[in-house]
Amino acid sequence: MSASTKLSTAVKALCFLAEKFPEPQNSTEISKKIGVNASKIRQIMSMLCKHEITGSTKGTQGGFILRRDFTSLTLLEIYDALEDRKIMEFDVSEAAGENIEDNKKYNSYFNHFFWNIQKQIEERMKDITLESIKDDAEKINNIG
Amino acid sequence: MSASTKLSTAVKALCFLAEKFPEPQNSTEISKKIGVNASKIRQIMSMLCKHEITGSTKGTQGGFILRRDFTSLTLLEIYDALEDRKIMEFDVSEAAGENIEDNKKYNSYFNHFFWNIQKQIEERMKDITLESIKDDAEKINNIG
DNA sequence: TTATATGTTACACTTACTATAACAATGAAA
DNA sequence: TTTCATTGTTATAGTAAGTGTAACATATAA
Repeated sequence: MSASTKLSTAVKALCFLAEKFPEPQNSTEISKKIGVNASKIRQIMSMLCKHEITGSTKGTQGGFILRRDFTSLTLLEIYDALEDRKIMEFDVSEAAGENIEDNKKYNSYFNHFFWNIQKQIEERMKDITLESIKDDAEKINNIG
Repeated sequence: MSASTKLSTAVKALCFLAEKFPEPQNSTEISKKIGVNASKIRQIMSMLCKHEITGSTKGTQGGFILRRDFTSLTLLEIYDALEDRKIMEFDVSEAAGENIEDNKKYNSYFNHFFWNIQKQIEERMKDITLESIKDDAEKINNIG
């Protein structure tokens, strides 16, 4: 599952938990709601739990519950919880060839360029809350 | 070869052609210089030729030559020549599940979000010329 | 006409992704 | 304290994508 799909899946699941709060929802229920395999849901939720975005209880009547405020939880926090790797998978080939020193310079340049973009995206994600996503999702859908 | 690797490979090759201008350089020579397989070089150069960024001549003493001004050719033009797919490979899973209408809304939201980022990156690439890359590559390398 | 290039396609190999299954570990409830 | 639903984690089988290289038809300068 790509970083971006994971992110959108997590958001869908979290919005579902917010709706049902404080009633815990198990992986099977979330799975049915958003159409993603229950095992995958558990993998994603497990990461969110480690970052205390969600909590979990096992056994009968158990499941996942939102532990953070719907209005202040940001997209960046969700993203950070899910990924070690970056949302933009940029790589620059190993420097090689006769011109190895110059090639290293160009690689540095592009790594720098892509790193800047990455930071810029993260900066934007800081200002997006779960609540704003829910609101905007309604609006954007009307546009197309 | 990922979009970002292709882009940096193309830039390295174009800078090499600029250095040697107006003497054509064949794929074997470019390959040796930047350490990328000659066949792959031909694939990349072929796309640049179609967009008239480079020209090619076949036969003895043939090779590739830069057809555009080093100071005005932009990163966006190079990128556009290379890729149909986008530099950011974002996907959002198919809407499914009981909540299919809501899921579609969230997918639209994320597609919109990622599309905006894509546009922003392209906007930045518009202002970057081959010349500025060469200059900045020197500077950035000194920083680290 | 020959030698040398490009341009394109194909192929084998590896790596990554995907979706699901399996099951141990846990803890709430009776 | 036993039961059993649930999480959390690992494994697996199948598919898709990426990688690097080779092969060869096509073109053209000399």
